[in-house]
Amino acid sequence: MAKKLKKDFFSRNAKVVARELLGKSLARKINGKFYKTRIVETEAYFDEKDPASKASRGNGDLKKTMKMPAGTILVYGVHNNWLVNFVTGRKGKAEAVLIRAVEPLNFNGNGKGPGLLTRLLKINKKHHKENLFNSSEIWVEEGNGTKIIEIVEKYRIGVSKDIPEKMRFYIKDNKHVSRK
DNA sequence: CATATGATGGACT
DNA sequence: GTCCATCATATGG
Repeated sequence: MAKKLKKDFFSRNAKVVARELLGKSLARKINGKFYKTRIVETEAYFDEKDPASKASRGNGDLKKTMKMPAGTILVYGVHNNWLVNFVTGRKGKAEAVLIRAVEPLNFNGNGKGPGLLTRLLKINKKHHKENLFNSSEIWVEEGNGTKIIEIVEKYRIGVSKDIPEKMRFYIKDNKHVSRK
């Protein structure tokens, strides 16, 4: 049984967490069955200084959720998809990491994209504001000992206004990354 | 209530 | 690469 990640892992800067989340295991329990995936692609989002972040638009609930304690699960609906984020940083900091792609480990499926992985793991609005430590349905574990060959840093995808910093991270040559 | 917009995905050239 | 269906949110009245 792999070690479950604790709050101190998520209580750091979103960029650091996004990077270190690669290779970790996103676990899901559905009807008593365990589904494990390897996180292969993430993006970091920040507060008002980040024009692509929902927190920069003076939102209500989403901005508030981003300021909740680290490890809070934030589910955001866009187009016809659910996108899952983990709140990071210290309380009041409005930071989050978007999970963009996962690789199924003990089952078959397609987690090659932020909308696809939420369908795959049946993550939806009912998980909004749950957290990774109390939930018996969703959590993150240490990786299965598999070494990461190389981490690639790129600009974020699908955002109209990005910041001049590379905030997208993925595992090089992994077949489950959503896009080159 | 009306309207605009997008952290998408899939189909197509 | 381009186009667009589709719907959760944000914002204005």
